[in-house]
Amino acid sequence: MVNDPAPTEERILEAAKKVFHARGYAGARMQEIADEAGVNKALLHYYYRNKESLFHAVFEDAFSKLLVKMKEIFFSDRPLTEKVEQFVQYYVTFISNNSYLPLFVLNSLYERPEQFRALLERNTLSPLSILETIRQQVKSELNLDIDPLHLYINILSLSIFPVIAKPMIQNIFGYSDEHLDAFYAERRHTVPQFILNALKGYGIHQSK
Amino acid sequence: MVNDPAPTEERILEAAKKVFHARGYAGARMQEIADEAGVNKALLHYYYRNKESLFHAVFEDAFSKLLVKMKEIFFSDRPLTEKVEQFVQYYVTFISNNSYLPLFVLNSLYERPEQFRALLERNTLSPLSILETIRQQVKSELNLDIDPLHLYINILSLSIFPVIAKPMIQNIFGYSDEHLDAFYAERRHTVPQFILNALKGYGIHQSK
DNA sequence: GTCTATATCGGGATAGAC
DNA sequence: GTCTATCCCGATATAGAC
Repeated sequence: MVNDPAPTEERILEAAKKVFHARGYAGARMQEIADEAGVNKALLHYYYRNKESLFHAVFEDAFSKLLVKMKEIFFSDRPLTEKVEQFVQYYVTFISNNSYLPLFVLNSLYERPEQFRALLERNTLSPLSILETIRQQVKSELNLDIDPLHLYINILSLSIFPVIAKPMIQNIFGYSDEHLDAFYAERRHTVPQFILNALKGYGIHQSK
Repeated sequence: MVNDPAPTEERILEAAKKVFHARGYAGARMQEIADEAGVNKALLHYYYRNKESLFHAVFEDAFSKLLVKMKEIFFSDRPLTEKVEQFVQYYVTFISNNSYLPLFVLNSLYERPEQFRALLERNTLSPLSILETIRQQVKSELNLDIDPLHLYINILSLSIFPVIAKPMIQNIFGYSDEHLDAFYAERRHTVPQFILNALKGYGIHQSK
């Protein structure tokens, strides 16, 4: 049934996501996670051995959420220009609805890279081959003098950074949440336009 | 003299920067800061009342470092295209040499926005007027159909994100530190080229 | 101004009853 | 599986000698 109350283990994981995403590893409190899940602290240790392994589950979930759609889009058989449009539209929306995810992942990788070697190695092949896919399409479809790695990182930057910089933009420009959401909605088309315009520029003018 | 041993208060602040930048507020330990500064824990409280106010000093320093050069460049009387080039070149270099700064500032704003209201208000005017400067130059020099806020955020995204994503890029592509540094060095010219190419594209093709 | 010693508290983890 | 009670360490902060 749709409305089964979530089983305890799952409720704990959901609560842990919320708290870890908002506070990071060191800032998160097992007590707060327990309260959020509506259970006792001891239960967290029953299901997840300790804070570290609970965190690990949360990170794995976040990281794969960020990767899975990226792969799906870039491994489709659309032309590169369509992929760019699709990717930006999907990612800006998804991330602004889950605005803690990317910063959480970045911080985790800074603070505990060793922790995730195994996980990353399991996933390593795909981003590399995303890059290879882009390389081929740049050559075959566009025939432009642009480094595919720079292009790839540019696409990610333009999609992700404005969302993780949300509190900064909000504070500096005094934007309300609604303002910001409208801004992100605009970006779903201004960013692909910006990128495709740039690509056009490479066609006309070779790199110096 | 150049080689005066730094006075205690300053040594503490420097140590605090190092530790807070690397570990964030919750992850930082007063003991580690004391060790790093070569003094006793109690001295931290003598100079800075508590952890919170020490952190505040560190944040203020980081935040202003990120703003001051931005203002300097955007308030000069160069043409916009030159400003873009100057800004990217300066910022990519500066940030990759101080790679903890931007993430530290972003995290601080997420975790404790109320903490910095006053500080932000003191600085608020400038980024707004940076935006106004860009708006005028887009109109008078380029006469393009591009929203200056989007352009501004794009410039920041392309300059800052690749640096804060360093551990992710490094893990995913297996890049060494030297590899990455070379990549950032390339970006000092590929990014301005990308942006200027995009601007050229707006001239040719009106927004749909 | 700088140190040692200590108070105090909070948080992760475990024992054990139900 | 879930709870209460408790252990125990580590961390901020302060007292007070030098």
